[in-house]
Amino acid sequence: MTSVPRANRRAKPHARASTARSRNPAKISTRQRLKPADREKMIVAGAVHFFAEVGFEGQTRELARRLGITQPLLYRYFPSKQALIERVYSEFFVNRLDARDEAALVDHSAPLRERLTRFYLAYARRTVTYEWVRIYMFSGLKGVGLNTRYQKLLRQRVFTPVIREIRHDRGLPMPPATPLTEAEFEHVWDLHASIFYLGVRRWIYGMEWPEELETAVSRRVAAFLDGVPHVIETLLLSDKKGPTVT
Amino acid sequence: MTSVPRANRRAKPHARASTARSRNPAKISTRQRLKPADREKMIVAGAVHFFAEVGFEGQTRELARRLGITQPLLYRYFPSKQALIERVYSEFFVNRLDARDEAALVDHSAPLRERLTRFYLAYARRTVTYEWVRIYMFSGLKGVGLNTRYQKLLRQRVFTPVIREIRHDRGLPMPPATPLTEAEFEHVWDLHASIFYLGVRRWIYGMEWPEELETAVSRRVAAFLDGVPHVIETLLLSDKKGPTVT
DNA sequence: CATGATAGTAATCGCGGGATAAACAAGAGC
DNA sequence: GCTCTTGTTTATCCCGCGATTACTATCATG
Repeated sequence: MTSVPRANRRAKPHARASTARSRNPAKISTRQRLKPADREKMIVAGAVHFFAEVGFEGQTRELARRLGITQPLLYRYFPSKQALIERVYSEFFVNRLDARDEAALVDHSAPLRERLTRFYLAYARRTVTYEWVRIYMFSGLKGVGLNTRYQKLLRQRVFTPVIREIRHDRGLPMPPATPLTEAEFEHVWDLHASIFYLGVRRWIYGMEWPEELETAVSRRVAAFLDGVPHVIETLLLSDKKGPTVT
Repeated sequence: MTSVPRANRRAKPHARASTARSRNPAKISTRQRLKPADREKMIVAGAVHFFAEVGFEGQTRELARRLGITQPLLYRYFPSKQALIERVYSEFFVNRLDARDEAALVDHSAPLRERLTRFYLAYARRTVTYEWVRIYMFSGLKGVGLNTRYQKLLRQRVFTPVIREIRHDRGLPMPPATPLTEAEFEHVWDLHASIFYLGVRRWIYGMEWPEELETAVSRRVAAFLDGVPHVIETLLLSDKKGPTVT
């Protein structure tokens, strides 16, 4: 029992009795040969879903199994697991903000409430998804810089226009003469949070959707607008808090 | 080079040249002997913080290192890592809801807004913390039943009283004659989310606190109340949505 | 219909990490 | 102080998982 040599485990390479095909007749399509570009897309899509589900500690073997490929094949397309994760991150920013939605937001031909509702409904449809919400949260918990980066984008391309539209709608003074205040940003944050949190409840806490997405968004936009006068009051009365540049 | 026996790695047990003390003179207090109860508390507290920081995949060796103890000692107090994690979960519900705060919420001697602000400020102070927010999110992502369980508690002991107080405050009909509606619950959810999300921004996204907690909470309570008439409108006008029991 | 290029697989390595066993040492009781 | 109990450490096991290597099979091209 003692002193059994354990080194050189690779003693008899490929000494299998028969081909994989004959050994496992249940396996139908033995080997799917795809064009590299297609295979890569398939892997990335699978990885996005997989890591969204189990987190980035998810194992490459399990990912491969779900993709119906062998684990080493992943390493033909990505030099390391980390590289694959980076690729998943990089998928993150594509198609989240649509220039047309942003344009529609500032199109004064429709009433503000309608514009806001439409915008956030479109945004929610693209963003409040299983994969987005979970990966966003995973990445935040892991301390990757993703969130910070995304929130800068959000502040510039969503929050700021929204506040400007409200100012405009109410005939209030505009920046740079009267800079946007933190109170206004916070109020928009709450709108944003109330919608994003729908996704957290659904995709992280595992609750059911409480209501139709359209109903949910329009109610939240309404509540947001109801709260606006209060914020404006703060804005006009006191400039105690240092105003912020856009 | 080949055929080096690797089995029986436990060949020479405890063949160290000298005592740990003499080998590592930098280590001051060689061995802290504590009463089991104290040691256990120490481990649990450390584990809560540790797992909140790195998630439940965090390694027992690293946890032990931070606690200043050796890794096997953990196994004297907990049979497995999983058992320790369960213990961390069980710490979760203690001291989150304070009966006195709940009592104060329904004490009609103070105006509603003040009561709500006080209640949520106290709640936020106890709940919107590094450890709570992160462990809550980790456990949600992992699919543990924690969140569901907590939210049932929340619905019963916070959301329902809040809605009832609002009904009472406005002289509206009460349940069971007029049951609480999903729209009302959703509105409270948004208040809750707007406050909890402060913690998400701070402790998950790594942002700075946007404002003093008291300011933040009182603004959000104000916005919540501003939105109430809208919800009540929905309540009184249409009973399309099936009403819900408490 | 052979052949060269390469998509894909089987087998395996090495180490990191949960878990265990044996040795050790700090106090309590005598 | 001696000894027994038990809190704590040292040394080690062994499996799981990222990564690598060598082989196999598919398909485009002539």
